[in-house]
Amino acid sequence: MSSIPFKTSYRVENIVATVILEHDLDLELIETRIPSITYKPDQFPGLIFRLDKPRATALVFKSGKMVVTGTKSTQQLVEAVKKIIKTFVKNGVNVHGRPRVQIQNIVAGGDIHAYVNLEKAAYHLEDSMYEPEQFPGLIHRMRDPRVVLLIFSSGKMVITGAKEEVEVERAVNNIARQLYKAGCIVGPRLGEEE
Amino acid sequence: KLRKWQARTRIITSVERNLAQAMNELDRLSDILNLPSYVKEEAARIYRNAVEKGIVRGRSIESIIAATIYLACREMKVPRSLDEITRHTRVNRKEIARCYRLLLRELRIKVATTDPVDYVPRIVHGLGLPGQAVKIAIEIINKAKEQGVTGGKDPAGLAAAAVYIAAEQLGEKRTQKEIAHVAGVTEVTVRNRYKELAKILGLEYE
DNA sequence: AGATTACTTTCAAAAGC
DNA sequence: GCTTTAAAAAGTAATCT
Repeated sequence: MSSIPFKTSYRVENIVATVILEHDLDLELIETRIPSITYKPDQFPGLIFRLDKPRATALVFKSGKMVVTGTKSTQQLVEAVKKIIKTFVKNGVNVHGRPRVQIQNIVAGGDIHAYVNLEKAAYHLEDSMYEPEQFPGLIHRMRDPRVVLLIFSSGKMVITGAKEEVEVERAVNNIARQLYKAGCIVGPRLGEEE
Repeated sequence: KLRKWQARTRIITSVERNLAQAMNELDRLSDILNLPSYVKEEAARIYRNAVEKGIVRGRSIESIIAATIYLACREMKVPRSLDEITRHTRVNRKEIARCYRLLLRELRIKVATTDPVDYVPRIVHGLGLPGQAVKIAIEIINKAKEQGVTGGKDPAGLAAAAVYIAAEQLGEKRTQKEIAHVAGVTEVTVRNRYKELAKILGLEYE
């Protein structure tokens, strides 16, 4: 019934997750045993560890908690965590117990494949802000799901604040329907159509 | 009881002191920016409102006053960019922008986006161009709006390019550098907007 | 005039100032 | 609030050829 006359799509670009180990870590030891690590306690309490294969970056704290960023899927995230711990162990930094991994934020790119009248959208969407003098995108705080979207006139967007991938998909379809109903869709984008 | 009375007096005087300081800053910035009195009064009204709602806590008076002035200018459609206001304060643009968003959210105010048209008169006069240029530039901007090519673009850049074309059509060409300077954007931006406008206007440029 | 690089906006967590 | 990480969108900007 209220099917929208254009397709929508999205792609996860970055996942931020916390990893909790069951014991403390000796950051000084890790720094001396593993090369290419950045650790400046004066600047930031965590040490920065970069992985190549699954491209990811981890912030490691002495409490045994870490923040892993840069992966694009749960599979990559799990792979990265395993590799980080394996690297620690191989270099004489013992790690015991099973790590608790939790996704904290998902950043994704979205697209409704149609141009958007941001001026009009800013008027119809609650909790939105459009200030072209400061930023080209319209910033919208969606309540359900609870995410923030940066919407551009090209119809492309950025969705952030989600903890599950399904929220990203719902957010894109939600905004597409809202923009369509409010008459903010200008037309299909270059060579694309329903 | 005497103690309580003294505490209240201290609070009252601190609020008054803050307000007096804020009004001094408002006077200073208003003069430098040559703001009409009604904009200054609106800014003062917004500031008092913000103080009542407790929005000013922890933030510098200078940042809040600057944000208040920017908001008043937006409401009254007096073209003053955030950079222009920031230039005369000691705080950075990022902080003022943050206070501006805070004012919009907490006072639940909706402000229309800046119309590029509002920047035209100032640019035209700043270049000493004939008044006729204003009308031409505005027509160009309105055509651009109809064509839907203004989304996400800086209003000042659009206005600058429109005035550039208007001057050209009046046989009073100005360099993109001059236009960029009075409009507060870079030559690159004027050039980029110019190309788009020329295209939708069906203009040929060699 | 390009081309590059970089900065604007959004989000969340970590430990500590 | 700040510090550090990563990532996308599109616009603007600074710098170099």
